[in-house]
Amino acid sequence: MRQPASSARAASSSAPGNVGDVRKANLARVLSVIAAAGEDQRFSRADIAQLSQLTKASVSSLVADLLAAGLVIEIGVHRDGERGRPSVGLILNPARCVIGMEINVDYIAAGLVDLSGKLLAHEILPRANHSATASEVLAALGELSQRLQAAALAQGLMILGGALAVPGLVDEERYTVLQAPNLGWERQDLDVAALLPGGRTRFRLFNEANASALAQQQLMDVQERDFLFVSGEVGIGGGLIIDAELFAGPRGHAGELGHVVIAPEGRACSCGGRGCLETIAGQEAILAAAGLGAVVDSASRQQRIQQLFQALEIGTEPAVSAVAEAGKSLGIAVASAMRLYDVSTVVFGGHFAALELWLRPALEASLRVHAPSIAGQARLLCSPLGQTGALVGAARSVVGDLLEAPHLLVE
Amino acid sequence: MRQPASSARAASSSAPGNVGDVRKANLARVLSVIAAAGEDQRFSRADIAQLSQLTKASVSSLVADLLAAGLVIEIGVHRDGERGRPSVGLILNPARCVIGMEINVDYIAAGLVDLSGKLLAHEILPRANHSATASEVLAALGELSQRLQAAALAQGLMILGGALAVPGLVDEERYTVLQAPNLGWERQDLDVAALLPGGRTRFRLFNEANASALAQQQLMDVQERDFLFVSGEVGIGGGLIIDAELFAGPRGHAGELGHVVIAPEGRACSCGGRGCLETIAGQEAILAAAGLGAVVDSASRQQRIQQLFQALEIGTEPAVSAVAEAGKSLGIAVASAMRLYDVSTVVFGGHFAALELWLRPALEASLRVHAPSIAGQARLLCSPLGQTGALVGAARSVVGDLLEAPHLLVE
DNA sequence: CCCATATAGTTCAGGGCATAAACTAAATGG
DNA sequence: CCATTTAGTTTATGCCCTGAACTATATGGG
Repeated sequence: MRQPASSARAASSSAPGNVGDVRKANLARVLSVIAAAGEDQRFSRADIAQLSQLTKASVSSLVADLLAAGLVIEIGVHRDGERGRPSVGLILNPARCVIGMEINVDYIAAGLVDLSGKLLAHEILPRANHSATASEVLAALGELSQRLQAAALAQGLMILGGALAVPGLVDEERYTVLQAPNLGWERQDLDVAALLPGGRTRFRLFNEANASALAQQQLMDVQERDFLFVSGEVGIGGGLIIDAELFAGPRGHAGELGHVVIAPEGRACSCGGRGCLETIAGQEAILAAAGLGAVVDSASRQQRIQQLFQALEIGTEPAVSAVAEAGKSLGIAVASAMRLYDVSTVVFGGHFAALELWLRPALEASLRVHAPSIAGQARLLCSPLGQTGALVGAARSVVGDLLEAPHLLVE
Repeated sequence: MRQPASSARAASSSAPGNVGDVRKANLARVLSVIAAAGEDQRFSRADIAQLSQLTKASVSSLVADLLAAGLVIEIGVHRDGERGRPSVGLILNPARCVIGMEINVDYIAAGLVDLSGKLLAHEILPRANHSATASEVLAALGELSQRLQAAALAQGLMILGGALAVPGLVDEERYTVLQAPNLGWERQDLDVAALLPGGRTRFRLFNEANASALAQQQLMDVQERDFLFVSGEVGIGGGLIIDAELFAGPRGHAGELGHVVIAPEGRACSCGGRGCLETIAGQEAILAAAGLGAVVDSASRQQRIQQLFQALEIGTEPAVSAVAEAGKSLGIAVASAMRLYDVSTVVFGGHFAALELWLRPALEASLRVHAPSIAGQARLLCSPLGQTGALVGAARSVVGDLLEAPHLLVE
């Protein structure tokens, strides 16, 4: 036989092919309808049949599998004074959850997120991670995770997976943090087993801004399927949601707004470049421009941030113009990003949200100058996400994976 | 019954659901294997079975449908001295094609592209489109299309669809050109029927840079699944290919590099902004900076471009530094775009490709200054695409649609 | 010339899955 | 207490892939 050229990629694609794959897809479809139910809304098999375009018979059979897998539970009999046999409500099993974790510069955190995306419990542990080694930090996180796992067990919760968000670039496939300058990490492989309970649980590794973007998505209108989340932390990160999905780019590093060039003749950046957004609107840059000196360690940074806010409240220079300058630059970067991504909603998180009062006027003015045609329809929001945002977003993504591939749990 | 909340989006998604959808997917899978065959390579049913992971029985049945639909033909008996029953080669039917069209500032063009993506015939008609009304231009294009349709008929070619590329923003869904400043078009609905033969043929409308990016993709290595195509025409457009697919963004306008802000305090741009890349590296900007005055009409532009090249050949100022300045700015924009998209390959087309000799040094230097960490691994290429690029890319995309949904033609 | 061998492609029984229609279950209301 | 209404299950049917048996058509050696 002639060599059938290795170029044919078709075989590797995971298109249906098998009749059994129809069932996989339909399990996911039924589950997605159940998951789409609102807070105090319960769909019955009959509802699901209508919403999913499947027949009642199929839905019954599919639901039976989901019940057996423990992904879904029947919840009482729903009676509301109407005629006919009462329907049986179906909801995502509230006793299944995913453990979300975050390592940031000043703290580590972990929490339990159920299949509806709700944070059931969490713990935030302040920690000067920059002045510790990676293995020390990971050991502390492992301990924190163990504690939460024990709490989950006590509540009768089963943990189906885990996720970790870190402030840096990651290789999700290999569970490797490629670089996290703000943590002082170079390249760090993760021992997933040390962070999670045994078993065949799913684990994912995220960039902090991407995870936050996913968390932000849950807070937005369902209509809002496209937005850019800009996270002002020690560095400036970004997470892009396109068509209601995270757009991470070929290697997972898309959305990084911090090194967009704002001032071609500007200051040198830690990335080796020149005039990056981070050199003007990064936390260190703002503090420096506000006359609050260089940051030595995380404790002193917290203090200086306090001082910055005090100065802003009073209206003292150069703090006010430092932030205004940051807003102006942020506006330029956002203008370019909105053009390149074709996105009209941008959500600001982290210190940008905290600085909104002083940042927004300059930001909006800058956007009007540099992109008047999109400034009018631009929606600029500030995120209410706190320190649990990233871990919730990361966990929620794993929940999404589980809900999209229920057949893996139905066996 | 309780109102089953309209929020459930699941029903609208086109997941399998039906056993019949397995067949649709498998028809596409088989066809994709056949399409993946190289120039003088022919897969047999047995080869396809192996490559597609389907059984010989299934492949035979699927191939029978594709043959009946006329998408595929059997081509002789392949004999090469080996034992066993000879295999029957299967190839995409060379007598099926799509008509690709382009409207640009200085010309209109149309061509026939077969299912393998090959340009079978084409015609380019120089025309000063800027100084004509949209309906005049469209009438001329309709005429050109008719001529090619007649030629196709004469050769026994059947036309399965069409595509049009224009230098401007489009609303693909509505077949509307939203704005094409370089054509002088404001908002223009297209009469698709006037451009295409009757029947239920598929039609798509593209931005020129996006279409060119699709054409460029065919020229690249199969491995190269992610790149940004930057098209230097009268304006500066961009087309982004991510994971071997066009990434057009929520409204189809992603990738537009022309209005990335390069010089915050720079010149006013036609978009209403300030300091956009186009104000420095656009065709008019380069000509002006080279001392070749403002462009009045397209004829004089062609002349001035000639003059520019003459000046560059000799090395005359200010032409050389005008182009170098453009290269520098282009480098800044590309650095930001590479960061935001997480792409490491950029292909330059249009006048950027023609100016490579004078543009590249400044571009590379600029990239090294502003993004040294990615400059090393960056691949900067120049595109050999000519005036047929956009029409071929647009047509090829329609071919791709047809090959991905063969069941529509199998009836 | 004939038959073993090898490969391509087809036929056919079997099983998984969704569908439609008939059927059972469990409520309301007069 | 029974007609009515809605929920959910059972059953016969057909589609589609699979695997194995089978047919078709070549090569090559005796």
